[in-house]
Amino acid sequence: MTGIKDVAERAGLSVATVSRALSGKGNVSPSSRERARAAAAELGFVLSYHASSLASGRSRNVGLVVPSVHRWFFSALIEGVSSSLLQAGYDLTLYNIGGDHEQRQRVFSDFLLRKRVDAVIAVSVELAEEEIQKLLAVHRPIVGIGGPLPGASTIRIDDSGIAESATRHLLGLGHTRIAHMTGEEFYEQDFQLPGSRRSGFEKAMSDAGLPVHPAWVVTADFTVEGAYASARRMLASAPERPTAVFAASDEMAIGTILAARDFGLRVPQELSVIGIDGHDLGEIFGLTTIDQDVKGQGALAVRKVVAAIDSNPPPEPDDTQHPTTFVVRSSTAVPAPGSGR
Amino acid sequence: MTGIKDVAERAGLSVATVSRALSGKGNVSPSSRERARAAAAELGFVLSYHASSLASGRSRNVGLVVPSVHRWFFSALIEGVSSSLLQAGYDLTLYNIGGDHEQRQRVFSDFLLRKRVDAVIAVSVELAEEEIQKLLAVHRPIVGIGGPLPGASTIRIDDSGIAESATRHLLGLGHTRIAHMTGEEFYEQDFQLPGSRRSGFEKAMSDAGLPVHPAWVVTADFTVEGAYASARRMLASAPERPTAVFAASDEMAIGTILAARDFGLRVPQELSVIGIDGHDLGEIFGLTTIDQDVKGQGALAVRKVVAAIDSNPPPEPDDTQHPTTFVVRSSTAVPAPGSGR
DNA sequence: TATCCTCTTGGAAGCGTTTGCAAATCGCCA
DNA sequence: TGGCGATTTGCAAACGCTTCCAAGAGGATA
Repeated sequence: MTGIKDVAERAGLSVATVSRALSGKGNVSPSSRERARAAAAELGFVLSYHASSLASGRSRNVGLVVPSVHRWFFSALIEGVSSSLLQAGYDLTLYNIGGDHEQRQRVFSDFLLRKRVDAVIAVSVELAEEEIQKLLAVHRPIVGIGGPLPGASTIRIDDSGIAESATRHLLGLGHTRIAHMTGEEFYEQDFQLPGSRRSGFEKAMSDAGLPVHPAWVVTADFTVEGAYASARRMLASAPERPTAVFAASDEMAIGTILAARDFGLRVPQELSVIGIDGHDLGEIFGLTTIDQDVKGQGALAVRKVVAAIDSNPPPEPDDTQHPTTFVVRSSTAVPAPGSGR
Repeated sequence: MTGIKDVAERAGLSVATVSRALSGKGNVSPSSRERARAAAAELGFVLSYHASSLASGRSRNVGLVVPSVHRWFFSALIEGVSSSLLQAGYDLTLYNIGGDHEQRQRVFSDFLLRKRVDAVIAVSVELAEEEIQKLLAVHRPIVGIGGPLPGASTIRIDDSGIAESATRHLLGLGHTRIAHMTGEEFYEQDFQLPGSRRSGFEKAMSDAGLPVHPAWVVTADFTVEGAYASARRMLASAPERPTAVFAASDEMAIGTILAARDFGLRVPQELSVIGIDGHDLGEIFGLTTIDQDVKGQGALAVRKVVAAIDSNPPPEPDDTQHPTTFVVRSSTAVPAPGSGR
């Protein structure tokens, strides 16, 4: 193993100077810098990660905690975060705590706290205030996406607001028989999200003086498959069918469209469907949706943690509301006369 | 920051004994072990990751290199690998080198070689023999999935064999007008995979004495959207339509089914579709496919690297062929008389 | 009881960097 | 040419563990 010593020797410099030259910190004359670089290159030398981290206290490594990598939202976010981090010269350590509660605990006690990461991005994961404080206490900035984190910075979208405008879009088209597919509440994740979207839906409905039909508020697990099953159940009872469905995610909207097709219901003529997300498949399903720019959220999260990492004192926690875009495609339309009757 | 010293002091033991007690290595009397544990717990002490790594040379960290997290195959694999690693007490560092060639280089020079990981799992990423040797030289086991890695252990499926049997399945149903949707060759990734599956297809066709119609061998980018566009083009020319499509991935099979529906072609009556993968959405599309047990492959990869990490001398590289399962659903059937004419 | 072996324990030397501090060097102005 | 401030450089002390080595303790055997 060639170490920095070998480089120093070869370059005719001291270890300290080589370290400064390679890291770019501190003053080094251009000629020394060049000699150090050259020697390192010739020897194929690369700094030892652990030694640097131990000595400097910085890992150039950010932990990303997600409850799933499989659902679209999370995989899109991982894409966004990973490419931004790579740009910034940081590694990404992925903690998929999808499983049980025990796994989640292990991640916290065994992994996150071992000073292995410089910062944490937590997505749709509910953290106890105590856990957050523990991290912040050792100067580990933490940014939350998709839910409030007491005491930490967060990025979120206006869930209730966009749910409201999605519903209003349907109302504006003349729908009155509107269903809502919401998410199931999971243990310690996805916390208020389904609730916020649902309350936006209810608000828009009540503002319009319309009742919320209990049988038309169905739940699914945020996946296409789950929504498909759920939608089939709801759409099976022909006489009492809604003319429009507002799904709390695009995956669920797609599942609903697929279920509708199975029943021979044309979208949008006999059933309008709107989702939230900006899923890549939205285009080919002609899905009207509200795009929440997931990759942008990921990139923003990275900017926040990176800024926080090299800021001293730690910045005040703040709460950023990420903008969304209404994308009107062909899955929503004026209800056909007599449809859903 | 409380260190191991504080724990030692509190437990009335030496630092050395505490280290042994907490790591479980070496002989420690039960009573000392208990005292060490208790003291650590009381102080909320967690070993410093970097210090341990530096001193011991082990990181308990495996690097996973993927070209995308977004495509189904990779996200399923990440799920499998991450949960297995968590079980085994390893961290997962994710390198998504999807982007450009330059990113890929950086991952190699700046990240992987910095001794940051104990082992590497490379998925559908072509590595130069030299790169592999560099890793192996510093005792960093490397396991490849989805393609041969000269000098390293690999896990793969019998691409050409399953392509052949997928095609034979269609032939067996009586199809003769069979199309194949294959993947585009990407720069430095997905290497022979599309080619192998294609050659399996060609072999089955020629064994059956059937010609391969050039217009019916189309390419897409392995995604639903790409396949959808590609399939639309192919299916647009009504008179010269195939009666069956063998897609090299389930995502592409689904894209094909969606395109077929757009043309009012019923699946399987007017178009049979078969894929490869075992995609979660296969069920609701009634997709006939060959399940390659992606999570199982991920778990196996983890077992291999973990075994290799604590084996000395390093094990001989080996090539494991992972089993696959033929799943017959409702997207394939006997061609309707006169269809595709 | 003396001897030998095994199990425990503690001391201390690393592991390979970064960085504070002080010495050396340099350029410039008077 | 002498003096001063700004740069550049090297020494050596961390960083917080792991592990080698030797010494101590405790039994078992003769």
